[in-house]
Amino acid sequence: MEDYLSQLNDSQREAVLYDDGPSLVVAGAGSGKTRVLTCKIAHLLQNGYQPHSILALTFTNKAAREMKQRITSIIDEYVVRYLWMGTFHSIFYRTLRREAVHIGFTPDFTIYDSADSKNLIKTIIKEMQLDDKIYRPGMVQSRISHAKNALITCNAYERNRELLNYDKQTKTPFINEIYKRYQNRCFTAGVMDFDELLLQTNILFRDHPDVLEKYREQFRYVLADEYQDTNFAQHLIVTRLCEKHQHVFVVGDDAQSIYSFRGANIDNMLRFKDHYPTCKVFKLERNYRSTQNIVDAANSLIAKNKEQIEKTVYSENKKGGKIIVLSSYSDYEEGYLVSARILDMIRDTGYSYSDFAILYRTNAQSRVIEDVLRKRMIKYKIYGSQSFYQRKEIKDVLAYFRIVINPTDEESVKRIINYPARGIGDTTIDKLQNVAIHANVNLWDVISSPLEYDVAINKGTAGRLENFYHMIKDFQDKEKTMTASEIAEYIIKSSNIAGTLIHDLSIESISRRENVQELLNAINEFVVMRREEGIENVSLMEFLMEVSLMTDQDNDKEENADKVTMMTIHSAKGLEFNNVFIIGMENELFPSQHSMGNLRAIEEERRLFYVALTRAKENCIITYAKNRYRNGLSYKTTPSFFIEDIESKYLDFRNNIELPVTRKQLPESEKQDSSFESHTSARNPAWDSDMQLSETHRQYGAPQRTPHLKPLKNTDNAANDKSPALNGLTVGRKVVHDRFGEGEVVALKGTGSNAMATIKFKNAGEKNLLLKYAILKML
DNA sequence: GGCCGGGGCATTTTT
DNA sequence: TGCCCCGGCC
Repeated sequence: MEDYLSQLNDSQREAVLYDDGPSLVVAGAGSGKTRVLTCKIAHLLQNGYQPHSILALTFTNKAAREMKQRITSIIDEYVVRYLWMGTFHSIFYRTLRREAVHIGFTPDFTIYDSADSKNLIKTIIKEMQLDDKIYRPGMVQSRISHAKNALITCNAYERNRELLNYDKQTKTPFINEIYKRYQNRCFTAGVMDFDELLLQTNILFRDHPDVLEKYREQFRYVLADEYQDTNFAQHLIVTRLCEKHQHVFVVGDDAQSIYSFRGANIDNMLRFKDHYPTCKVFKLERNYRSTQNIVDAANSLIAKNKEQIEKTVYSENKKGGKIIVLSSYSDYEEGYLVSARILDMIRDTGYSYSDFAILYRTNAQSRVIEDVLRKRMIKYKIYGSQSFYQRKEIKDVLAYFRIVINPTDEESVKRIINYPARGIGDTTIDKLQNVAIHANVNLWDVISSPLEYDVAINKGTAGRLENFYHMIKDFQDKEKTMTASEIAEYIIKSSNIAGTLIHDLSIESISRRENVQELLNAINEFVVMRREEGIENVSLMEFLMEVSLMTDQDNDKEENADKVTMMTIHSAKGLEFNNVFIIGMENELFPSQHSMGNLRAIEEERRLFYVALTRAKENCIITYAKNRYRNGLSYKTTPSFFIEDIESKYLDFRNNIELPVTRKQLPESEKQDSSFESHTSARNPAWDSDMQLSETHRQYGAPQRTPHLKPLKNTDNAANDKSPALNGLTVGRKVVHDRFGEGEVVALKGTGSNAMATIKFKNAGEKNLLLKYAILKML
């Protein structure tokens, strides 16, 4: 097959053919970036690169799978099989297992998913007798995760003034201690969380130049997809691997970077050129997906963002209709509006349900819409609910698997030591755990010889513990000689999981049974597949490896029936639909209240809106409600200022009497407490530094804020039309801010919703404030 | 050990 | 409003 090049446009082809050093492909929405990546790999394969010398990194298993499939249509499947293509996590899990000895692990370490690690954090917070209202496990988890993503180990954390100060300021000084204990517990349990995989990979490469050299030798070409979503740990891995040969090819769209809250750092892409001076930048600017109007509208929106790589996305598709803006009285009415429109369009133009997607900022918004769609008998499917591998019954079974491979995996032990019920209750577990902590051994050590550790348990409990121990031992013995599917079936039967599920006659139990069965099927399939690849005895470990990093939402199955798709905008990234509804376009909802006042956060929200718009191929309809239930209370809302960020010539305010109300018209009461610094100050990117980086300001800098919405009373806000302070501001003006105190305006920039002032405060230093939200009194 | 009800709480989530 | 967690009760 040679004609793959002919399917490309000029800029795509240029990127594929260029083979002379670092390449950055800036791929606008819908510009065929996957095509470029797959063709690039095919091209490399055809030009002498061995498949095992190509490393291609993606963010999702789905992306890796699809890419492999597409390459297979160009190149022989047998060759494609040996490509190193997968997610960052799965590739380096494999690597770390192989190199485990260098990092003090054994190759059979297992993986804590986020729920496991959250549980462990919860346990530690309890053990330290900290208030979990202050040390909210989710918050602690995200702090630890951000630290790891920035390659700050718990020891480095301890030495990091900035972080410690931040923790002090936020009245959570023990984060570092929790982090330490957490690491210690993970280490003795022989487990890693997701972030740890990348952190350890970096440690491995840093401390073992010979190992790094080996992989540098092997991977002659490194490619990475969705580069705007990489965090520092991932970026550094890529950097290290291609430092010598400089054969690095990264693809991404800075305008679609929407995961900074998970540690993704858009600078990895924005500053790629600084890091590779010889880097060649390719821009894919032709959008093949959407109508001209949609592309132009999206462009006019994203132009409001400051930091971005310059590019002009254009479409040569038909012009298409304007983006329709609809308003409704309430969130409920919004649902009716959407469903009515769907039915109209189906009637008028012959669309079917599957041509529609309803996108929203938060999952909570789906409920109202669901209600209405159900009433109107419109079929729909919701994405992003619990994924298969997060279901309780599946996690239970996998916990057994994990223990068989790695009995020190504490979260798994705790999960199933009493499931199915075998009379080992919380009290016993607590006792065992305490003993383990004090003796500084693993829970499993105590379980295997409770007498030795002098656990205060009665005979009966001791006996039950012993049975449990022998059961696991038995599984471990059998595992050595059985294939993954045999041992899986054996475990499910003799642990009595099967019995328990059959016994229970509730409806949920039936679906649980089906899910467990489905897992068994998946194992069988996996074993068969591997056999076809010539691997005779597929072990449980291999299946676990595959599945531990699989949170894939492959809910597609035969659910491909004709249904309207509902999902958050985040999960819609990468997808496309003929007709897209973006609902809930209101200030404080979209952009989210959490982003208000923080320019960087607002820009990310704007990119999110950009992603939403560019999902649409033909029609895009945005809606907002004037009143919305949130957290059980009704609130008056205002249309999102993002709507105004789109040039009005691309919009069609259908049956709206008034134009969107701007922030100016908000009652004064709702403007309280809504200003704080934005984080636009130049960060020292951790590009050049090694593990010790202080890129923490941005990661940790976002202040926590309380929602400032006020419940709706019988307010009539006509009288409150006070314009905010931005008009009278000039450089040199003295102002007072209620949190930062007195200061002087040193610079003004931006216009409209982006207008900002740099203010030098006497006590709080220099801050950039978004004038829209800053409450400033002039002196 | 399992069930019920009150209280507190609420972004986004590729691995 | 709905979910989750915890404490109290059987």
